[in-house]
Amino acid sequence: MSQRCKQLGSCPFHRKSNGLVDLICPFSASCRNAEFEQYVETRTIANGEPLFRAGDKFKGIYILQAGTFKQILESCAESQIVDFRYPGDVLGISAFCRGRYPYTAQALEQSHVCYINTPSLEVMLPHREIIAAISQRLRHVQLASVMLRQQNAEQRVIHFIFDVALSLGFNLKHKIRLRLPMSRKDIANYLGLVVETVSRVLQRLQTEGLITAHGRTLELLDSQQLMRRLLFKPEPWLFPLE
Amino acid sequence: MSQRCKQLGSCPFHRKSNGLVDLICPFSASCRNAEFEQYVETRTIANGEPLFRAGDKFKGIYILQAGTFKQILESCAESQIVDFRYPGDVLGISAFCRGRYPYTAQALEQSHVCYINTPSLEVMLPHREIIAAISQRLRHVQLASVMLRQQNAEQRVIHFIFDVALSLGFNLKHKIRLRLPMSRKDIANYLGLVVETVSRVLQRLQTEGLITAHGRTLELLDSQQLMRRLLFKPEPWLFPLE
DNA sequence: AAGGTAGATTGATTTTTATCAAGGATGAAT
DNA sequence: ATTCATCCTTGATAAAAATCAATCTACCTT
Repeated sequence: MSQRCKQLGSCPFHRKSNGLVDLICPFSASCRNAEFEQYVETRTIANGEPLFRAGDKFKGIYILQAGTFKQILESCAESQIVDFRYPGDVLGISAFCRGRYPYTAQALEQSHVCYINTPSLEVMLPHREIIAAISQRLRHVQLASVMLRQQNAEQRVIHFIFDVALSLGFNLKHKIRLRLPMSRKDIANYLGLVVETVSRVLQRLQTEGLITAHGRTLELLDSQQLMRRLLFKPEPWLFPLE
Repeated sequence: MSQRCKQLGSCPFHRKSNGLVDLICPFSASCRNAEFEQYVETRTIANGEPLFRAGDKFKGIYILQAGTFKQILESCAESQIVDFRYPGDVLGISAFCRGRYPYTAQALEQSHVCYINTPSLEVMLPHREIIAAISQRLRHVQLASVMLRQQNAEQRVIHFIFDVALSLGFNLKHKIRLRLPMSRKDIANYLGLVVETVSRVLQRLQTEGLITAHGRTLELLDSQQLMRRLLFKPEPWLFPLE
């Protein structure tokens, strides 16, 4: 497998090192396993459009090449955001066991995905990269789950900010300036809070000089200080910080 | 693969239908895939003892044959319960991608597990049953995550009761009487509440005639009514009720 | 059976977060 | 540039859950 992407350091798939992408990296043909070349098919999804809908028959998985998605649980009085997905993430894998996508995946901006249909997936299935990718995802979701239910409003928001930054490939050791792809309403829904609370927390963190927040533009001024407010001591094998 | 377990209806592994167990069902030799016979090695874990500890090197996975475990995130000021695992569940799989168990798994009663070491696991890896099992687990964790962070105290407790009952193999269509394997403190920790709140919610549900609760003994008198208090309409492909 | 201990319940009070209400900023379309 | 609609912020009040404090209970040991 070619090293071009890794050398460039610009490929979100290799940054996430979820193994799977060494098989089917949609970023650069030169780093794909030749065996799987034929399975790479890219698609563009417009802002607000669904990639798949809750209840749809399983038609394969997607690797997010560029853009952001939110996954929504529809079978609620008011729909609930399950998670956000970023470049390098695999979407749709949790539909594998029951034949239907459990959530709707909706683009938060114009996005590009790499589609792998079921026959192609069958071919890739025996490769350990697939299991490694799901295993990694499971771990990430479990950790987020603990953090989101056992921390207070401020901690949830801080954890969320770190999660976005890391998912977008930033290194927490440096000062970070990023644009949030989602609205405050979406953030609040995801965190199990209301918009007002999210707004107030961000305001307070700003007053304390830990961040700046102008609309969707966010700057992390003191990641160390922010980190200390969280519930947990991040072990490197648990929560990699870069 | 033999149908004995399925016919008996008594095998928790087939009840959970996570595929994986058709390969290595530790319950009955007659339903194991002969190819994997050699990999079944059972262990007994005493009440309160760890199966593995957070940070331990990955040494394989375990299938829980009988008993209950809690998984604990240790790298916190106060340790946080990530989840509870019941007969038929697979433990340790989320260590696969990084070579270390992220949580400590501690027995809540004397328990029996089936150990599958790494060489054995390697042999089984290409089988789709493994992926199906992880995929199923991922879905379960994601759903629980949404429920636990976006519901209020009462809804969390009700969701928890259903989760325990279903995980222990009860059918919600019937009246259920069960013994909770964990303390109120553990329940509260898992749900992100305090013991007093859990106690009060259970008391209120009892007053309203929906359950009875004497210590760890629990009866569900009206599952329909309880279900209606939850945030979501359970779609069969999302949250199977039996 | 008695005593001790951790677990569980109940009540009073404080803290946190949601709700309600009103402005202010932002961005897309004209 | 203006308008409209949505998003975001801010303040006042209400509701939910945590905290503090005091029993009560069940189970384990002796």
